Amino acid sequence: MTVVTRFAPSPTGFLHIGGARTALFNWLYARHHGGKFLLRIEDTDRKRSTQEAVDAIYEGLEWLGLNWDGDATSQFERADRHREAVQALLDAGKAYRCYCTPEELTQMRETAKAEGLPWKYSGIWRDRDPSEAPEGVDPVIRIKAPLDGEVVINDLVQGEVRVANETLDDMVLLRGDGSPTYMLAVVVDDHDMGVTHVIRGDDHLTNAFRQYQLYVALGWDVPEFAHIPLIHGPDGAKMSKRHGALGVDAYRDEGYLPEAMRNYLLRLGWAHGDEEIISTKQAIEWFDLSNVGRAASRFDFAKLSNLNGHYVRSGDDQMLVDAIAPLLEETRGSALDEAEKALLCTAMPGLKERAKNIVELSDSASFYVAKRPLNYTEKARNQLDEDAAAHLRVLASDFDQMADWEAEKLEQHVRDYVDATDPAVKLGKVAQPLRAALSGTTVSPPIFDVMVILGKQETLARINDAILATNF
RNA sequence: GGCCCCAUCGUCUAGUGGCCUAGGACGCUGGCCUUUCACGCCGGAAACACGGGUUCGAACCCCGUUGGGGUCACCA
Repeated sequence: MTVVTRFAPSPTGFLHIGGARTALFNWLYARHHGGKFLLRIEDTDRKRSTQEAVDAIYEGLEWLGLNWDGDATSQFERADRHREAVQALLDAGKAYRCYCTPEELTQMRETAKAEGLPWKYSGIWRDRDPSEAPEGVDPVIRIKAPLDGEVVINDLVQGEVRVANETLDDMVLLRGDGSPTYMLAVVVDDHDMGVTHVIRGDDHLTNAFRQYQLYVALGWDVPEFAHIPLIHGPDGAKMSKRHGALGVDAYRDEGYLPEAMRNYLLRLGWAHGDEEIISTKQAIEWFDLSNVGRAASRFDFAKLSNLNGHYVRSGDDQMLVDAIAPLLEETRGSALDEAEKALLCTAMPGLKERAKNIVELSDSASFYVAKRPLNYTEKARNQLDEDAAAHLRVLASDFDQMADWEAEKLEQHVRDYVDATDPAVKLGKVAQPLRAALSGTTVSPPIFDVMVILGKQETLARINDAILATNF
């Protein structure tokens, strides 16, 4: 049997982090088994569904690199098919029309609550004759669920879970206006799409029992279920927009790399021994539902950040240049030319070692393509004192005479200069002003590497700018 | 509240009855490296929620307690 999984988000405006992990697990499971990973948009609630929201889901998945097979299915467009399934149930006497109005139901619920009784639809229309139907009420269709016995689900993550049928009531399948409910639509769609494994958030576990009853009523095979635990915020409470439940686009904007997100999300709730750094290829090979934990986990930005740093450090130079280019152009206000991009690519090995995300990488790279004269940070300006000016003047003229513009030679020269200067000065006493002059900051890649990447002409020009700026 | 699920360092986790005086990672922390900042390296503090069983033996099995979470719509 070919494995078919699906990700079925409702278009709420963005692909949030929990959904992203659910999608990842479904994707990994399908890829691991050489099966299919399908996408279905649960857009039956027309009020909350917009094309922008659907596009946000597409973009989120694409950014994460979770490619789905075939075209995405729109649940809304399948309403006729959903009604057809209900008609079959009606014909078979497994569903019935209920003429209770929403107001009556609300009333019943409140009464039950007031008396401290558990609420459950009584099923009063279950066996009532249609001739007793009141005038002017559009009935809903409810399933005629079993009254006794129990539903047992062998969940691939949660294990055996069972619930007594008597605690479940006759759920609504078709609303008064004839539109299908979520419970109905999911079952019909999963069946029609040939879904073999329903992998979704823990919050759907109780839905699984009712859906099980529907599968049975429809005479269909019940798919395997795997309810994965939810992701909580750093404080242990349910994820909210305040802490983490952002759209994946927000993570992208904050400089996280898709491979880092995949790796982090994978390790949240799943493990393969002590492995921490797991490539996507390796993940596909190793992924298994039996290794998914059963407890909810908290979202930890520090760990994500650390992982992201790893992927930035080991990232391809050109890929990283492409990633920071838009940010650099944005802050500088002008486009980067090919020479500048090439320069950044050469500088990348020294840059990526020091950044833990794309935004930082962009910031730290900006001095390479900044226009002279540089703007100095306060700390950099403090480096450019009278002593510094003196050193820079000497070094500028020395550098001007140097034939070989190589890092080792430059470093050796500066070290010799430091040693020869009396009273003894530390290398840092000269290197920091140099760094300030060349980068405008006090933090940069090794300064002699910077000189080489910048080139002799630009280096000398920036040093002279700095000497002028010192006013000494 | 009813029903359901869960419970190992601060966090993510390894652990499936003896290999556990509980391992790894992030974070925290002491040190080394060093032209800055990182990276890297060496070291440290830090957990089996509690109480009963079962067993020669329990982090692992059972029961209870406590604590957390989910769900109870003509939303999805």
